[in-house]
Parts: sequence; structure tokens; C-alpha cells
Amino acid sequence: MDSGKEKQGGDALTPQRRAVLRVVSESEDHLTAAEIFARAQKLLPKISYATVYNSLRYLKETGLLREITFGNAASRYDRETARHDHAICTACDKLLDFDLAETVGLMRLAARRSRFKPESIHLTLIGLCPDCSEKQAQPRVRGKR
Amino acid sequence: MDSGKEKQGGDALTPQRRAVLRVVSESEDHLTAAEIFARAQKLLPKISYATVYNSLRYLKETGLLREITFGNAASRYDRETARHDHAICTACDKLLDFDLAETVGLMRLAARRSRFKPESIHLTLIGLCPDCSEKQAQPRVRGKR
DNA sequence: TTCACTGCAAAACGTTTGCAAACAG
DNA sequence: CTGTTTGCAAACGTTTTGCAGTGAA
Repeated sequence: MDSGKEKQGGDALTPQRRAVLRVVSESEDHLTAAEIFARAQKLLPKISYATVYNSLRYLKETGLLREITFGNAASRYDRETARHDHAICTACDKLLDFDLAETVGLMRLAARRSRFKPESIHLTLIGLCPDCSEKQAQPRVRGKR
Repeated sequence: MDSGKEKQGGDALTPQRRAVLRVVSESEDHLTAAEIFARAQKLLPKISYATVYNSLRYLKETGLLREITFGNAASRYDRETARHDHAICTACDKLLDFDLAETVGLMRLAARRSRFKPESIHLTLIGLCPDCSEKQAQPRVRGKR
């Protein structure tokens, strides 16, 4: 939104928060807090786990990144903040972002059916990613790989 | 659908497992493990928390009930085992089941787009339930327009 | 000074596991 | 007997919190 100073409480974007944001932004994958902590330590050796969590919360609240949860696994963090869908591989846990225009239409249908006032919609495809799917389709010698 | 006998190891449906299943089946809501434990204790005073979890896992694996996860909150358990969608209220945490025929179509689209081999699809509407929506729609005193 | 943020450790949560005793076949 | 399940407590992984210390306005 406004691009000037974020003077609403304190430092806003501290070095730690910047480091966390950078780690998430520069990763192709969707990292967990533990992974972010490990990488942030390379940038700021003294950063603590708690600060990583606090930073993630801050960045989430200010809309600079997004938290993805699935099942009881650790949360992952996504640099893509626009609405989108996810696919998760049941074999290797790979998480893929994609975007279907139709999902928003489904949100309206879902809202009508449930009578909820819609705010957002989460669509997650569960299945096998191309790599794992291929491996499984051609069972070779006793899972050696 | 699935066959009759569950003869794959031992007792299969023990009194504890039956009690847990009954608690979930008889509830209108989607209970957490803690709530299930509390109610199961009324049926079987000596049942332990661990047994509730073990039973839930067993019942989940045999398809007699279903686990619902959202965010970092505790899992809830659903007696409805057929595929369906969920709506969750951001104000009161109410969880509603519903079923949109269109969701399965979206699964195919999502699979094509992501190139995943689809297994299932999770659709969750986030928003305000009718009750909370109504409360919020009428700003009490303070007629700010 | 004030006030938010950091870092450390400990707590809090939900969930799982190790193990001995109980139980079914 | 063998194998499974139970109950208890302790362990686990993730996330949050309490609090003293730091640093910027």
C-alpha cells in the first residue's frame, strides 16, 4: 500500500525481519520455520529461533509472506502472497503452487451453499507429483534408488 | 464399498475403539481429540489419552472416520467419511460440512495444471458463518453511517 | 527516557512412543 | 504360547511466551 515510512509501532523492518524475508523470498521451495532458522543463521549468526517465529508472524501480518499449513506437519512459508492453489505430493511431500481461475468461482458456489460470507478459499490437490508418479508407474527392481 | 471383516491383526474393534467411534458418530460437531477423550471417559472411565489417539489412528486407517486439520489448530474428527468440503468461520471457528459436485471437476483441472496424479482434493471456504456474519453486519450503537 | 525488538530458556500444545501389564486367540 | 492392545508417563516436534538486556528515537 503506502510506500513511505512504516512508522507504526517501532522499527518495522529490522535486520532480523529482513533476513527472514530474504530467506523465504530467495528460496524456490516452501521452507519450514526450522529451515528458515538455519538459513537465517548464515546471514545473522546470532538470530534466535524465537525471533524467526516472531518475524514470521510479523511478516505474515503485514502481508509480506504467507503461511501454508497442511495436516499436522510444520507450517511452511510462501513468498507468493497472492491467492493461489496448492498441490502436495503424498510420496515426497513436494509442495507446488499453481493458480486456477476457476477456484474463485467455486468460492462463490461454496459461499452460497454454506451460507458463509466468503473471505478466501483454500484448494489443495493431494496426489503424486510427476516424478513420484513416474517412479511408481514403472516398478523396477525393488525400490532401489 | 469396503468389505465386511476386519481381520488384519487382532481385536480390530475393541471396546475402547468402539467407544471412540461412538463418541465421534454421535456428535453433531467436529470434536478434537481432547473433547473425544473427555466424552469417551464417560463411557469408559479408565480409557487413556494415548488410547484415544491410537484408536483415532486405527479408525482413520480403516476408514471409519476422518481427520480434519486446519492451520495449526488441533485436529478434529469427522464421522462423515465420504469426500466433502468444509467451511470454517474466522470468528467462532465453527466448522461446517457441505458438498459441491463441482469440486471433483476442479480436481481434474488442478491435476492437469499441476501435472500431479490426483488422489483427492481439499476445498475449504474461509469466512463468516451466518450467525457471526449477521452480528457483524449490524454495528450496534455508534451509528457510523 | 521510552518503547519495541532481540535472544535465551522454559513453557505450552498437540501428538506419539516405550514399556510393562492385561488380554484374545 | 504368540501377538495385540491398553494405560501410564515420558518424549517429541512445533510454536509461543516471560523476561532481562539491547538499541534506536
